[in-house]
Amino acid sequence: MKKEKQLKPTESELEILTVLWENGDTTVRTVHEELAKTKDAGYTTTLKLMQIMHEKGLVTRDTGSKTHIYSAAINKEKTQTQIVNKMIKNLFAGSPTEMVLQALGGNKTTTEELNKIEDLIALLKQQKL
Amino acid sequence: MKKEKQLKPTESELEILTVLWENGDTTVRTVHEELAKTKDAGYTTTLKLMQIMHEKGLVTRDTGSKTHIYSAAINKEKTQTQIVNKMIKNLFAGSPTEMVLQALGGNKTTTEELNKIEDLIALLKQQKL
DNA sequence: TTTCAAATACGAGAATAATCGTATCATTGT
DNA sequence: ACAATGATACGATTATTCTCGTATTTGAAA
Repeated sequence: MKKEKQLKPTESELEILTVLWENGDTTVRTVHEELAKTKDAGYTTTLKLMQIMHEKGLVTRDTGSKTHIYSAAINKEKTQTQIVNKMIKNLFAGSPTEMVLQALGGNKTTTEELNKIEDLIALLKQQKL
Repeated sequence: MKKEKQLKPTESELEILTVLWENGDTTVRTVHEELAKTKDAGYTTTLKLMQIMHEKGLVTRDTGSKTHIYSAAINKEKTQTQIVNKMIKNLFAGSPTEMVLQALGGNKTTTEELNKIEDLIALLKQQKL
């Protein structure tokens, strides 16, 4: 059995990972411009962060050509689960339901999305029988 | 109109606030012992954190007697919403649904709780008509 | 009032994150 | 070959969070 210690990305690292997960493997420049939409920091700051992430093993990169291509090295779903669970524990006293209610109540969600959630709930109920 | 800048508690501060929200106003000692169940840090560390939180305005305290009584000074729901929204933005690319699916999928939830969520969804749908 | 245990105050260091300036290197076009 | 452009490397600084040791204060019991 391999013991893979789960790395815990910081806030900023999470933003970068999310860009990589959503947009696919790409350059520092692209990531930076994506982040720049909602945040403001210099290009070299993003670069440095991504270099540190590389050292930590959070991303891999292809240095074949001058402009390096970065890829997320940790699993999206695993990471999401880990962080969500921690938040449920820390902030919602262990109740997933509380968090879900909070998330749905505080956001505008389309009917379509609500349907998706209902489907999941139905499935979960099914499994309980 | 008053401009109340929303304070952003750190990880540790959140744990303390959660204890105060759940257990009600109480002493440093109690908070510390609560935290000690899942975490390990010295008593003075907890004390110092709570003092800092007091400076920041995250908690208030009654210093009437020797042993001070602390109270959360920020609203539980507001804080939860703020943090959840940020996480949705940072980690789920803005999709609340994705987070909900993750939270429900990765946790064992009772039928009763699932019903509560369904009720909320029904209500939200209702409001859209 | 003296003593003692438990609480607070506070300084200061360790650890971690984030920021950016500057140097260097690669590629392309002249 | 050389300059210009844009990319990476990297040191160093600042900011923030977390931690804890020690001094002081408080209140109650002897």
